[in-house]
Amino acid sequence: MTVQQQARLTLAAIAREAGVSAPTVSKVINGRHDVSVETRAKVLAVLARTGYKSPLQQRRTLADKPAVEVAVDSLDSAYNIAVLNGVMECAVESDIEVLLNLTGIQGASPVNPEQRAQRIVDEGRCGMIVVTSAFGDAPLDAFHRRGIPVVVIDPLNPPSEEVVSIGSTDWAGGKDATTHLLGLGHRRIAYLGGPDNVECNQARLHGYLAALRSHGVSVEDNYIISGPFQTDHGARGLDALLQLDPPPTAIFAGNDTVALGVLAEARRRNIRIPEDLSVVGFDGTSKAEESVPSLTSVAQPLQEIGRAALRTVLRQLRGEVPDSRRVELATHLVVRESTAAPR
Amino acid sequence: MTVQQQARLTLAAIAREAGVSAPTVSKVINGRHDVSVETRAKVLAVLARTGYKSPLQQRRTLADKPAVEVAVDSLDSAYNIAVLNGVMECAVESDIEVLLNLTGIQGASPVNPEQRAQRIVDEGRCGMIVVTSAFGDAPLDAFHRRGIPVVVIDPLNPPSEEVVSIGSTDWAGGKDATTHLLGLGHRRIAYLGGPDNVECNQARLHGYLAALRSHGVSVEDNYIISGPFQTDHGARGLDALLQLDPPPTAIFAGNDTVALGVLAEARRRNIRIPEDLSVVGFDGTSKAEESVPSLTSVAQPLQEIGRAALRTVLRQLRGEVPDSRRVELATHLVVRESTAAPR
DNA sequence: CTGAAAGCGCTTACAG
DNA sequence: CTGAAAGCGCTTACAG
Repeated sequence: MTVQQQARLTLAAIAREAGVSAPTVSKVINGRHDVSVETRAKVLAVLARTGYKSPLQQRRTLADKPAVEVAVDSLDSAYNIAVLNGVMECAVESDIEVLLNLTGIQGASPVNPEQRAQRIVDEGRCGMIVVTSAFGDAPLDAFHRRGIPVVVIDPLNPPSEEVVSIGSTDWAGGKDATTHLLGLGHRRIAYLGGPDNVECNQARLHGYLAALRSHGVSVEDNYIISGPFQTDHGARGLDALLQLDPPPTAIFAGNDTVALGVLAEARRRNIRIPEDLSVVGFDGTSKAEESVPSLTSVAQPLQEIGRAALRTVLRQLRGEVPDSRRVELATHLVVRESTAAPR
Repeated sequence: MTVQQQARLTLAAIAREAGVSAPTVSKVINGRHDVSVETRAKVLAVLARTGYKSPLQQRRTLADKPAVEVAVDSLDSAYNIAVLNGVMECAVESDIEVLLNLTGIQGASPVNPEQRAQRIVDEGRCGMIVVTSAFGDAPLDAFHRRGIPVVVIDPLNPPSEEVVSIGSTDWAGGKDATTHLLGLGHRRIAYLGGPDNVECNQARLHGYLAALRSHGVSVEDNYIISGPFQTDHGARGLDALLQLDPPPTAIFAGNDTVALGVLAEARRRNIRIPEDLSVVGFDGTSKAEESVPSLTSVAQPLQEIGRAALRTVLRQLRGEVPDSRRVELATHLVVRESTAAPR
């Protein structure tokens, strides 16, 4: 007895199943008018039930993995790389293609968001992950209107209602970092933060303030310095803080990049870390691990954030409504060499 | 006289044009093996000239920007990131989409190269850049047979004749690094290299040997150690070299990663760099610049290599025959803190 | 390795 | 409206 091979689902098979001829099925599929209402209904029912796909469609679904676009401003950032890695991991598991869009490249034609969104629809892409602030609210709206899921990771500004954003527990992380320093015995702790108007920075600052207050440590206004999330800002910030009387014995930096700027400047000045000064960073990028001395840092689960972003896009595609417009994953403090008790 | 309607571009038309049968054209398009090299070339030429598209492709290209796939084994590599950056820059200028394929991800389904190549054709993608050794020769051949331009960057093994590869002047770079150390007065110089069988490593080693010979310095066999391009290998290599009598006063490492392993191990042993030991790396990644002490390294123009890779793909698409199957861009030595005269 | 012939799946033209 | 027949474009199986 021959094992009946699973017959391929052809138009002819549909015709047989529906009790009509192949040409009739063809007409239904192609939206022709010369088919009676009853016949059409019968055929459509069989098509739906069997999930028939034309050869073209068959090849397409074999060939056309769904694709998601990831917009990142630059690859010169351990933060971005870690997030991208997480997205890629999830993409591999879910069999999704990833299109990389480097928004920060010099000479990149200014993105017309309407066109871009339209193109993404036309090409059958299924979503967009933004790991940068390069897209403001208006562009994101262009996607939203077309029903393309968009997830923003750690947006610099609070995104519009429509967009799902993923980030970390910045407030708790700021509190943890500061509590760690307080626990070591520090009382003169500076916050060398990021840009004033950036959400995550504000949350970290307020976590810092909360920790100080709950330990009854008074907050010195001139111990709080804001600026760009850049190495230079760390170096200049250390310079400014050292001029104070008394100077801080510990610095909580708004992110690892700033903290590494502090370490570099301290080295130039022969300030020993952690003996003379404790430093804590934020992000927990690979740079924190690799620096000398290695950097105590509030680690964000960056890889997991990337994975969660793609998972959220896929969930939205399935029509699920996200529980929340904002997801925050837990940070955790990683203590390394750059912090110790004050002398 | 009837105006001859512009005949639709069918496979049969291509066959007529190329002077072969339709089945033969079909075979070429589908990457079958049973076509002679000459016939394949003839057909591919006609396909390229006429811009034939399969029915599937005809549907697709309406909305699609051309897209290139970039295969990288991992993002945890400053080398890969720099190359990817270069590719992205060129992609932005040329208005090309980039699909990122992380070949090294755990659980990635083992790539079936035939399927993958077919998919790329079906989706109207225009080429492939491989920044990793994840694809051996056989897979690359699957692309070649379909006339998809493939460019391999710094292949671990010499790629087949058909594939264009881009790399650096590894031999000259190895010679430069060694000459630099010789110029500082070192005579006991070790080569702590990469895997024996890897082309670029062999070239660097031979550049090292050439420099030593031309300075009349005899080569000590036990000063030459090979191993993986990893930090650990640098640490273990330093350990082994220090047991020698006499130990080297300088180490030329096969790449920056290995060199950083040497620096880390030296730090653990309180060996001062460069006072007690000079170290030179290879690649000139950002890690070389950021390490403490900063690392003298033979810089590859990684960004430019990435750009050149995409430019080469685009040129092949235009039907231009590359001048050479192998392009080497010039390295240059960047002297930093990790090298000095021996004591 | 090549291509005539057969085949596949869908579509079109048209007789009923 | 319907479907037998012819046709289209591509692919497969196989003889040479």
